[in-house]
Amino acid sequence: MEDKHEEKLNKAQERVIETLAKNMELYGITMSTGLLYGTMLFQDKAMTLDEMGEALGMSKTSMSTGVRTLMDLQMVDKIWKKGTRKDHYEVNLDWHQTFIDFFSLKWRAASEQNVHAMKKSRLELQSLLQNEELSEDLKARVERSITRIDNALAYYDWLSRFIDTMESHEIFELVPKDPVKK
Amino acid sequence: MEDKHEEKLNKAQERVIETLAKNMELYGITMSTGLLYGTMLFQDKAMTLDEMGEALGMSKTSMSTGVRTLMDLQMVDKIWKKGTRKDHYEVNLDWHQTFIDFFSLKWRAASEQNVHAMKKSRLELQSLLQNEELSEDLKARVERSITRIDNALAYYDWLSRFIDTMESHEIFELVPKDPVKK
DNA sequence: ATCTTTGTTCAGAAAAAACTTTACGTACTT
DNA sequence: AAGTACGTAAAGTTTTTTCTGAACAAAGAT
Repeated sequence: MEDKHEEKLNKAQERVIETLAKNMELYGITMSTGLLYGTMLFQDKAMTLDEMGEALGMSKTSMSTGVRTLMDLQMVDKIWKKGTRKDHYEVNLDWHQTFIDFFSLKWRAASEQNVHAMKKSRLELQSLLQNEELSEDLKARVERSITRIDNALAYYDWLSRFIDTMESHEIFELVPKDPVKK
Repeated sequence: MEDKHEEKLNKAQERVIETLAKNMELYGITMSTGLLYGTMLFQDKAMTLDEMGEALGMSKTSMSTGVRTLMDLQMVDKIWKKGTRKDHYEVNLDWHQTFIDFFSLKWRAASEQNVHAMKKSRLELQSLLQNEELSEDLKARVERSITRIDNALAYYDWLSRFIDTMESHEIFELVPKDPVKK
C-alpha cells in the first residue's frame, strides 16, 4: 500500500523531470544533463556523483561532465559536507537568478564577439571608401555593407543595455517577481 | 586592382558572417544555417534557393531546410517577385523584433509545457496528501515536492509576464532602442 | 610510505545530427 | 496533354556528439 503512494510520488516527479529535461534541450543542454538537473531538484539531500549515476543508471564520468555543465551555468552548487570526501551538489533554487545568469552568460558572450567582428570589418570598409579609384558599383556595395553593420550594431547596443537591466535586477521593477495585485 | 578591392569587401563580410554563424550555433541554429543567414544579410537582392546553394557550395535540399528554419524564426521572409517561378528570400532587418520573436517562440513554448506538467503533477500530489494512511516520511517528501513545484511555478509566472513586456514592446520603455543622451 | 578513495582525462564505441542524392508531387509552359 | 521547372520528402551516407570503461593524478587513510 505504501508502495502505491510511493509510486504516485515518483510518477508525479518524473513527469516534471522529463518535461523539464526535454525543454532544456531546446537551449543547448543535453537531455541527460537535463534529467540530472531534474533529479537533483526533487532530491531532499545534496547528491554525490555516485548517487547520481545510480539514480540515472549512467556512468560516473557522464555525471561528472553533466554536473560541471550545470555548475558553469550556475544551475547547481557544490556544497561542503564535513566528514566525507565526496563532492556534494544541489540545485540552485533561485530560478530568476539562474535565468539571468544563463542569459547574460550566453548572450553577452555571443554579442561581444559579433560586435568585435563587426567593428573590425566596419573600419576596413570605411578605409576602403577613402580610396579614389573605387568603381561606382563597388562603392555602392561597400556602403550598403556598412549600413547593414550599423543596423546590427544598433541592435547589439540595445541588447547590451537590456542585459544590464537584468544583471542589475532593474528588470524586476518593470516586471516584478510577485505579480502586483489588483 | 578592382579585384583587390573586391576581395577586401569579401574579407570584411566573411568575418562578420562567420562570427555571426558561429554564435547562432550557441542557441540552436546550425552553423550552415547561420552562414546562410549571414550570406543573405549582405546580399543586395532577395535570393533563390539555387543562388544560396551556389553561394555556400551546398545542396539545394539543405538550403530548403535551412531557409525554412530561418522562416520559422521570422529571421527571413519569403517575398514576391513577379515574372519568376522561384521563391525569393531576404533577411528581416528588424533585429529587435527578430530577437523578440525568437525569444517568445522558444521560451514561451518551453515554459508552457513545463507549467502544464507541473500543474498536473501538483494536483496529483495534492490529492495524495488528502490520504489518511500516508506515512510521515512520505508525507514530508510529497510536501517538499509541492514546494519545489510552487517555487518553479512562481518563476514561470514571472517569465510569462516578462515575455509579455517584450511582445507588447513595453520593454522599450525601460530599455529604449535609442540610448538616451546625457 | 603504501594503499584507497575520488574526480577527471582520454580513446574508443554507440547514438544522433547534418548533409546529399534520388525520387516525387505540384504547378507552370508550350 | 506532355514536358519542364521547382521545392520538398525519404533514404542513405558522412560527420559530430554523447556516453562508457580504462587509466591516471590528487588527496586521505592506514
